[in-house]
Amino acid sequence: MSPKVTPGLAQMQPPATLQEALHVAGRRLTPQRALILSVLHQVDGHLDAEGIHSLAQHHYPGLNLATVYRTLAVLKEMGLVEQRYFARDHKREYYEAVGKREHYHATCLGCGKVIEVETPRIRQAQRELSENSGFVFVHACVCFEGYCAECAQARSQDAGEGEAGADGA
Amino acid sequence: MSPKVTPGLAQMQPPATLQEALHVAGRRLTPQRALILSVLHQVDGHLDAEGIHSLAQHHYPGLNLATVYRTLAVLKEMGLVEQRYFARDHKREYYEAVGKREHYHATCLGCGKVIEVETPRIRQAQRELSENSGFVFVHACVCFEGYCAECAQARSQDAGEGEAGADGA
DNA sequence: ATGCTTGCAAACGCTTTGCAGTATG
DNA sequence: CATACTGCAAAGCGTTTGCAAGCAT
Repeated sequence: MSPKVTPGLAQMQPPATLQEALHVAGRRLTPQRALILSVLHQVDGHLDAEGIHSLAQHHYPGLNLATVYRTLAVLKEMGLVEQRYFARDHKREYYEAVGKREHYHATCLGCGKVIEVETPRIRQAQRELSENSGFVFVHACVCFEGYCAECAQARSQDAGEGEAGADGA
Repeated sequence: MSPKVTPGLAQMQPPATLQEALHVAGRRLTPQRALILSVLHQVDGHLDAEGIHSLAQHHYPGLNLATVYRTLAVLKEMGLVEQRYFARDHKREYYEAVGKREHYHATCLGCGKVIEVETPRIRQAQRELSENSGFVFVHACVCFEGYCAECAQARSQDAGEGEAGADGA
């Protein structure tokens, strides 16, 4: 690793915990790993590998996309990061640091915004299904699609005005 | 189209409805399209493009995978077919003819089996969330992962015997 | 000093697309 | 007969991997 790391990177994340967690897993703490995790913690939003990569590059220009992917795999395996999918198009993987309350995501088909939603119904569904089928649930991938309040309103107005087919499917 | 079509293909699907539906959409009925839809109806299971392709090739050896993809896109757009994802690994798209009752899927991490589950909780969640957020839900992608009754039992037995780490996590 | 990590670039797997010939309505 | 559709092959896209050099411990 030759490119200079911006000062301040060192204190960005590692509360010594990461160091330790990695060590237990037989892995090493590197500036890249610390940085990537810190980016995920700072931007509490939802980033894909490329988003993480470009944000992280502000601090660490030499960072390679492959390293981002590999680091995400490690952090995921260690349970520090979760991988999610948004919207119907699941081509792209998104990542999110763990620690927040259980939540799911809803993507607005109008503005693309992703909002987080909380509901106990998914768990409830799993509990109920488990009871009468014996299936043991480990994970649920849930992503909602629709229109946020604003876009929904805008659309209903458009529909009223144009009347010719402003609506798209 | 030169390869011979197996006799019987003609009657396989087109209840004249497909023909009509396609026509309305400004499209044409081709043996490929009829076949692909019929495959999806016959195998009520869950197929990816390649699965559809190889099944369909029994009847139509010349069928090209690209045609399968294009046809699926058309049928999806016409609302005759739904595209789904299974398990956490969403690399691959699966397709399913519409018409069945609303259901979701649970993939067994042990044997790979995909079972269909019905639950009103997803709808309920959407209804509730919609009420207090104004979000208008259009679609929900839900896929469960876990262990089917059999695999779950097998795993718990293994865990009891080995005791050294038969569990994989 | 040991070997886990990184950067680079090539490979991968699934899906999409450009093009010229073909068949449908 | 116009043109939507197909087969073929190549491109696309996000993600993964082999390899040699480079760090962390």
